[in-house]
Amino acid sequence: MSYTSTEMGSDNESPFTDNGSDCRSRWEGNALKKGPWSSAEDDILVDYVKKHGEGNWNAVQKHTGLFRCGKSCRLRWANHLRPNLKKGAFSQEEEQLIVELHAKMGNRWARMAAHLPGRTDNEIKNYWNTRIKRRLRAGLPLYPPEMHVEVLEWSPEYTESRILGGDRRHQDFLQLGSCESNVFFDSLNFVSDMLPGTSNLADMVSCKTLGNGASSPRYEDFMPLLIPSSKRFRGSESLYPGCSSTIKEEIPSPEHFQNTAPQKISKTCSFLVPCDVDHLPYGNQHSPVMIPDSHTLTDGLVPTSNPSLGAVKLELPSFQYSEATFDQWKKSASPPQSDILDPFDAYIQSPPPLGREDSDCFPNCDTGLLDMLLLEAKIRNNSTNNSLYKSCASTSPSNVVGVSVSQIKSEEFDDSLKSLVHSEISISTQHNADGIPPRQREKERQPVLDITRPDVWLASSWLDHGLGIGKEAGSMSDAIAVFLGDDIGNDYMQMSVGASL
DNA sequence: AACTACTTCAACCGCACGTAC
DNA sequence: CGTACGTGCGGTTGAAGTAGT
Repeated sequence: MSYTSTEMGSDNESPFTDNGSDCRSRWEGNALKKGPWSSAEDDILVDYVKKHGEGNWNAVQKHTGLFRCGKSCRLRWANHLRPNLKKGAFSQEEEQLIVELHAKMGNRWARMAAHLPGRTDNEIKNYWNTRIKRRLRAGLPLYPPEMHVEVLEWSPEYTESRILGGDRRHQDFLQLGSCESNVFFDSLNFVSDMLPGTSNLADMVSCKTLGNGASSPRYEDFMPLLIPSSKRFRGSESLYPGCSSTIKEEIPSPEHFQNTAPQKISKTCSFLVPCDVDHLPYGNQHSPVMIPDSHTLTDGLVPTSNPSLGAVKLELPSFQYSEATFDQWKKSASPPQSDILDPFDAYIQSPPPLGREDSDCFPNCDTGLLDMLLLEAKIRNNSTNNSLYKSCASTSPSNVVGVSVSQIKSEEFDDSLKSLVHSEISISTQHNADGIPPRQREKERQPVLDITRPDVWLASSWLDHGLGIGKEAGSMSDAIAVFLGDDIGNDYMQMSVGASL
């Protein structure tokens, strides 16, 4: 966009450069202005709203002669002109509330704004995108342990949100089930979409370019930030206080990462964010610590000599636990359960143990994504009476989560995927009959297997495996290899082996 | 002082939903 | 039932401001 004018009425632009299709479609011979609003325009808009009330924004231009489209008027009014708007910095209480709400709702800024009188969704969004992210980049925990998670109740709304919540992309994923033969590749696409910083996995597979992919511009994103921009390196010392100074000097090539031991990578790669709990302001090593730039809770048990690995991209969907859920986690080693909560979801949602010595629940939580997906599918296949989950809760969790992809035939995997998709479709259909308006339902529902959540990814050992700090480096590699086929699979396996050496 | 890089935030953009016709 | 319109939401952009060199 171009802010070429700040004076009303001047610099009328072509209607076809104005703000958005809606505005463009309403072009009737008057150029609609865009860019910053002048005080004169503000006065006109305020006057209009006083006379006619809010709404019917597209009539503003007709009634006032204001060269702004309705969309722009609504935004200006909502964000700057409407009464009772709070201006200025957020208070500590507001900041805390934003963090809490974000932990529950994710990037649902408008809903968050409803909890912050006088604040707009845009304000909250900007706040989050700047101050919070800056905090994360500095390696500070996003959700301080002293956060009063009990402030917000385990309300029906949040319960429903937690259970049914989701976003459009989740639904897109479910819809993929209609094309079963492509379910895996579509799932890869889906996963690529949901794992910021990765490129299209299915494209990678189909193009059989994994070996060279990292050096291909098309797949640079697959190794995000491996070729850091100068901007990213600027100030990297302060951003990543634990990083060696070599971070500025060793800009590795993609090939470097294919052949470099993870320990080396950890020293040279800018997206690896040291998380030295000894230096965290919330120094409780057993307190939840966000992996910087993600919403992922770690258990805070980050060896000081072994930097934790931060997420790759800043903007990630939130994990959407209720506050009460989170609170229960703090009190109990096992995840809170409900009759409605899916057993596997409960597993997925469960944060790492607050202290490994304290936890006998799912100690094998570093199993990979595909393992989890497989497990989910298997649970679906056998879940008419939740027997597996019950056994999961009563027996060694490792018996359940330790399923290695390499132990499962590909056709079995395919069947499991189909089963999973069908199960989800069934659930979706069920929700259609519950009387919830489609839009609300769309906003509220969440697939039970939320493999899209970065915390799930990051909690899995996938990244760990890829970077060689995992314990069970076999299963994910096996799985990828199986589905990539011989050529790419071998390439992938070589990469994997190389990374784990 | 000049330049560069980074941050902030107002505004835009595209999409989706609800409603009226 | 299909289409157009009005609205709201979340993501993105880029000018202006700020900080560092």
